Amino acid sequence: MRCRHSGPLPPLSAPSAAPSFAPLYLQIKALLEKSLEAREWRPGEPIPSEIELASRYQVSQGTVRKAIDALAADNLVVRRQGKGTFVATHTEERTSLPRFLRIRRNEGGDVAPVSRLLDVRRAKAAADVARLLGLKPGDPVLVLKRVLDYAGAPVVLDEITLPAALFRGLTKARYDAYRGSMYGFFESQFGVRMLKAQERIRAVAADAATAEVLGTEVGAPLLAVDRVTLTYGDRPVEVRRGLCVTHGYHYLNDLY
Amino acid sequence: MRCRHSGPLPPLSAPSAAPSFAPLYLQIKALLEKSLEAREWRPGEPIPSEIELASRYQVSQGTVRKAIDALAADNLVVRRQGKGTFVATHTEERTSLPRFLRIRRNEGGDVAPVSRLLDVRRAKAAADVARLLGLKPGDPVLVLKRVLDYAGAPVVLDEITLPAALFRGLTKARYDAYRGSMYGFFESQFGVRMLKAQERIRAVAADAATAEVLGTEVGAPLLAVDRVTLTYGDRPVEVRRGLCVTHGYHYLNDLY
DNA sequence: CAGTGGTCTAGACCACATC
DNA sequence: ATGTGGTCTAGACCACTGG
Repeated sequence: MRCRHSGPLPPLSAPSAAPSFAPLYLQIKALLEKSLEAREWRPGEPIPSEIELASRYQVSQGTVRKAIDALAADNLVVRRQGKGTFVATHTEERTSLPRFLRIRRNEGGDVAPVSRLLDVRRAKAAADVARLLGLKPGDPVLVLKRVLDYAGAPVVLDEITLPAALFRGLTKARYDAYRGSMYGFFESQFGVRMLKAQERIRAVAADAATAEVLGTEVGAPLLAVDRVTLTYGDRPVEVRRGLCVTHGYHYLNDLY
Repeated sequence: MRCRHSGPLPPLSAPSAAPSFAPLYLQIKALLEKSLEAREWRPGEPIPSEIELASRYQVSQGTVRKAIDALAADNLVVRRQGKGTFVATHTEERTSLPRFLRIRRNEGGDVAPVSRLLDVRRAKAAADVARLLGLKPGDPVLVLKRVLDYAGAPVVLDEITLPAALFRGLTKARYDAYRGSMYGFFESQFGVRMLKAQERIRAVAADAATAEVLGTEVGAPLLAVDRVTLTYGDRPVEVRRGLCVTHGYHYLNDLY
């Protein structure tokens, strides 16, 4: 169908987003990623069928398949046999647990926690947050405070910092009106998709304000979870610190 | 080459370890897993080439490839282009960081910590440990205490519980004579391969004994990391509790 | 029924490693 | 030169979904 691998071929006809000498399926993957980022298909919607994509990019279905497999492995896309391949979304997480939530009850019976937004305020980015978010110190940010209640009891206190430029019009009222996970809110209301994150976990002693909110004693040991969340192109779009009571709860992690 | 998918075919000629109606490549994968478990090829050694396996199992090379891809995704095997596919091993971890070690320095420059074994003693499994290890309460276990020194300073205090039956002849002297990671030691000396693990993380206050070893104050917040480690067939073979100073260090986790 | 993703095959060729 | 894994194709058929 195409003359291939006779030299590191000019990747397809159009200039590609991928390194020019990458395998074809990775070039296709990069093109699809660009389309996802450009919201050519929206979260929850199906992308075109493998056959259609194969003809669009003038490659075999098997190559498209490998590209989509790679996207699925990255959780950018979800395959559903007989139905199609769908853009991954955070907006369907009301039924199950949010994908990035690692806090569990010690005794089984996992129920999704309830999120209570305490406060939204504007601020200027401090040096450390600015660096993490790729902003300049003093750039405007939004700072959200929220509590996660498990079975009615407060377990996590989050302080979430967002670049104000990406979340224009975010107010407490608007969040309270939304039904679903916070990342579903970000995705559907502001078009910001959280794709992956890195967390650094430490143990700290509760200060007075935190102890008050979480109903613990001052000085009680808490988990401090510092998260940086990335969107397309590994651009950081959220910095968050969670303080977590681990009396009856824990942070779950799988190694393999 | 073979009549395939005309009914849920009798899986290959020999009875398979896999559910009989699984896709062929998963049946092949299960067979390969059985061979790995049976130590037909040893850690670090190459498994037979795709072509040879294809002829051995009477399937196409592409099917063997999918099976091996799945094994590689599970970290049971490592592919090396031009050389072959090798049984994954913990014994080459002296150069880099042990695969299951998530504790990092806050400031870059990751150096592998030094492991100091404090103590090995025999004991009878308590009820909770017995349950986690699939033993009966009172069954013999080994309990190891060890410290991880980062740059000369103690950071992690581990208490490691092992089924005595699987680690006959484990002594402090023998460990001290071994060069390499602890899992490399288990793998090469006792033939026990740690394949995956699940960790539950909590924040606790340092007790006197721990504070002494880690050089912190009594009551200082520590990370408590409870790990259950599994070998083939998801059989648990290690239970471990790590207590970790997070002053200058943290537990790193990637979400995606 | 038609359309989708999932499996399997067979064969060609490429890239890398080793001798 | 040979052998390994890696990529790509083309086509057949299966399994699931929905009209």
